[in-house]
Amino acid sequence: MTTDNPFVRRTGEEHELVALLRRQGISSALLTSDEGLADLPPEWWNGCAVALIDTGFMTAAEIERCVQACADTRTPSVALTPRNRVPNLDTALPLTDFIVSPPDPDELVARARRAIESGAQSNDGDSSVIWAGDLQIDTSSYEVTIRGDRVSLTFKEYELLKLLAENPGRVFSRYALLNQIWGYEYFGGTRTVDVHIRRLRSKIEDAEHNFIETIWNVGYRFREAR
Amino acid sequence: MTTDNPFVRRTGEEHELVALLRRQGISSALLTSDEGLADLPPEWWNGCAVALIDTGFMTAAEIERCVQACADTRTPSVALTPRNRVPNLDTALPLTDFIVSPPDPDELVARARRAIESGAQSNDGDSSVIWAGDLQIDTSSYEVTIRGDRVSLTFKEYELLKLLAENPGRVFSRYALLNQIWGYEYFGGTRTVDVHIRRLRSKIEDAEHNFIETIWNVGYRFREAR
DNA sequence: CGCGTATTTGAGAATCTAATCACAAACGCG
DNA sequence: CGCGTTTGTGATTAGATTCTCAAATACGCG
Repeated sequence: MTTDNPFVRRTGEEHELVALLRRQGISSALLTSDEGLADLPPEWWNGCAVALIDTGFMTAAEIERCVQACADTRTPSVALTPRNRVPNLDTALPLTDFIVSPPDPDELVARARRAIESGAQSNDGDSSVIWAGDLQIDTSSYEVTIRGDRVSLTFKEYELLKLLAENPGRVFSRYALLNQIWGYEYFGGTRTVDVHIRRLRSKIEDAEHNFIETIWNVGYRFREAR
Repeated sequence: MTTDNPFVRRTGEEHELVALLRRQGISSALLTSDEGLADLPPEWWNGCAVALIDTGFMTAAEIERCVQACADTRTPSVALTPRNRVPNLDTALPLTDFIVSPPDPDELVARARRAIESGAQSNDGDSSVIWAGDLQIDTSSYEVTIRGDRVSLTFKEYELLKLLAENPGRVFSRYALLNQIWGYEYFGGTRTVDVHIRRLRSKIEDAEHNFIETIWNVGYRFREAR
């Protein structure tokens, strides 16, 4: 991560941590305050694989703003917490991990790696990109790619795919799909769902890759990642 | 968690950890080896909100087996790792968290809480899994696995199994099964039930594992867990 | 043991569901 | 408005599931 962001205050010890991670090939940023956090351009977060949040001199509210900013930008976050403040950690915070400060270097590296790893595979957060096997669904740009190739889907096809892929393994009845995608007041036959599923399948599946499973008498579900 | 499982070896220090968590309202188990792990009945895991894995005297393969067993049963897992072995932690393992041993009590409690919390939300809401002996019935995905292997059931077979497994020990007459699964207005012979029971049995039972018992002149029941 | 009755088993027919097709209606856009 | 695209619907087909029947086997009991 670049180290010249004005709002990131550093002490000698803190800077060492970012350097330590960089030596391990991990780009990171160290947040010691929530000042100016909201003004950071979205690109800034792209260069930052994991954010360290030094909570030592922050209030609970400040910590929360930092954690929330990380979550909003889908950046994994690891809090540096003094030992005596560990019991105060709020489990409801969308914090990826924490570490007792001052941190042991090996442990920090391990936690940073795990934090990045977990973010990559976790689907359930409100990340704007859903990964589902070979499929990549970018919910901010409405773009779907399959092994790198763009697939052009219609609106309904996209909605269907998104709903199913967001809940891999879960079975949706045709009625449930009608409710979720067409709306409660919709009053059409369930064949409609079949047809859309079929058109969706014809665009994203082939002989050796199938994503959507049919559960007889029940509905459809997105194949669970193995 | 009960503390009399034979395969769970404890030292004084280890036992303290389980007790510590219990005092915080957290039921846990401490695994110090992978011996007998595969033989644990599925119900055993239900009483265990989080598993501590003391990796101190385990090989990498043993650790992996423990972690995998936890993942298979959807039990969050926290590894107790000596400081000098932290860099060896495999990020690919489905481990929920780790902590440097010997652990600080506050930190352990915090990590256990977070581990349980994270597991809870990944389950999206309702724990929809019925455990019945070696059988696992996931009602949200309509999936049945038997000792880890997926079994493909038809709708009626699934309904039958679910009804029986939800009420282990209770005997259902053929008439009752017809009412519950086929509906009140169904007007077919009771032989139909037999045939479905038979197909279900052929899919989930073998010589040494039988789940469904025939009660002569009455009906069928799911064998009660040992 | 032997008999009557209940259950299991096998195989094919009957039924039902989902996939597919073809076309019409609705929509978006220049 | 005219055209191309998307969406909805009924009819048809393919295929999976379910049902039925009859023979074989197992059980309970005198």
